[in-house]
Amino acid sequence: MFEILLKNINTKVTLTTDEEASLTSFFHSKKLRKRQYFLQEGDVCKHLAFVEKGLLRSYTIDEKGIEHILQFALEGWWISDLYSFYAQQPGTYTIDALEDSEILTLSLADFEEMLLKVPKMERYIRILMQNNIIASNNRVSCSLSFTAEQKYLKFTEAFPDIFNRVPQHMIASFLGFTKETLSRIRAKRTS
Amino acid sequence: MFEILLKNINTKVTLTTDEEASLTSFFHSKKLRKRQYFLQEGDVCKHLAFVEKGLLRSYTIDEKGIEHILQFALEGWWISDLYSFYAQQPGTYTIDALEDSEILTLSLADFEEMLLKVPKMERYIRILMQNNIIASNNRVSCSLSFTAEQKYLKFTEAFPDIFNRVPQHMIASFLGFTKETLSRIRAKRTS
DNA sequence: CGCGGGTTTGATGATGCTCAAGCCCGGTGG
DNA sequence: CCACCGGGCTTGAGCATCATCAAACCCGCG
Repeated sequence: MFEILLKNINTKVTLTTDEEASLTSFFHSKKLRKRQYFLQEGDVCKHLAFVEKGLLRSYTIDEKGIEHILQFALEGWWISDLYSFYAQQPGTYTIDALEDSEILTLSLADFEEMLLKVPKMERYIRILMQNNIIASNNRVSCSLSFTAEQKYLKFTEAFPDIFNRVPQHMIASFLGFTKETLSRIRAKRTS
Repeated sequence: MFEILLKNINTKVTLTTDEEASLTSFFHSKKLRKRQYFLQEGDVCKHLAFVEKGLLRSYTIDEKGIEHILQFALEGWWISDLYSFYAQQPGTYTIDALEDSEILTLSLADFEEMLLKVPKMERYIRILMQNNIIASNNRVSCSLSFTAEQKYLKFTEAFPDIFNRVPQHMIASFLGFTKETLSRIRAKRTS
């Protein structure tokens, strides 16, 4: 139930078995069916989610009703609406499952208590955030300087595991163009 | 010399005067002239920079020689190439001063020692990173769903202080379009 | 006065979007 | 076993947005 989580944490800090036991006591396991919401736009994000199994995504919906995917999260990734979570205010993102999934959830109160009980987790969280920021910067940078085709190529190289489990139109949505454009890019490349 | 830094830190955690003294001992002050580089593409980012006075920017240069601005940093902001800094590997960003500036620099070794000596800084850094991630997500989300005009409007509202100190063509670069497009947006709105 | 950085304007063109139709394929139910 | 349905992908025609390139303008400063 906690294999992936503990493996993930132990790549960044080293926990004793006591600490592991203490830590896991804060999490709650939850199963999600494909298409099930974890968080809906306008709700307060009560929990962080760590994906033990399956695949989730976060996205916004614009005034035309079009979805814009902010993040995919597969095994070993965290996902949530961070603003909504820390502020405990209604958020703007929707999160749902793209496959039947199993997640570990952590409330804000438990999150803070966990940091007090297992201070090493401060460091783990910081490293996680560092990497997140670096990846975000990289994404912004690519969105500023790449063409649609370059973005697509980079994505397939950087995230083959996501690429193989997600419908094309969602990859287009993540990269910031339409499914038709993506289809034409693919057609051009295989000819 | 450390007013802005300490004020900034104390909005997030509460330091004793001893801790303040310990903390500031790790920083080095440095003056930068307008147009002076703090970091050049391909160099290893040896220091984080905290802006006490002035205004810096980070950007990449694409194969056509066009600059794409990732970040502006004015008084009270941090700036660096995080990947390059933590990995101590050559980076892809260039950082320079847009005005005569005064910054406080912190090396990786000092950064880590500071976290050991003043553990409260772990929390400060974590809060900083949280906010950074939230802002990054917001920026990605806008870049996916907004038109050029919407991006411009949102920027002027969110960052009037930057807007008033930076040439228009750099705002265009930050937002992901050309100075000509920005000029036309402005012309349309004032008519 | 002339120079340089910044901004504007116009003509033209490329990139990617919209809308609509059709196809492919796996799943479901008769 | 076949018919149908729905999700996903493709294709085409026309269009909107924004980029490009070139020229001119503006203005503060040496």
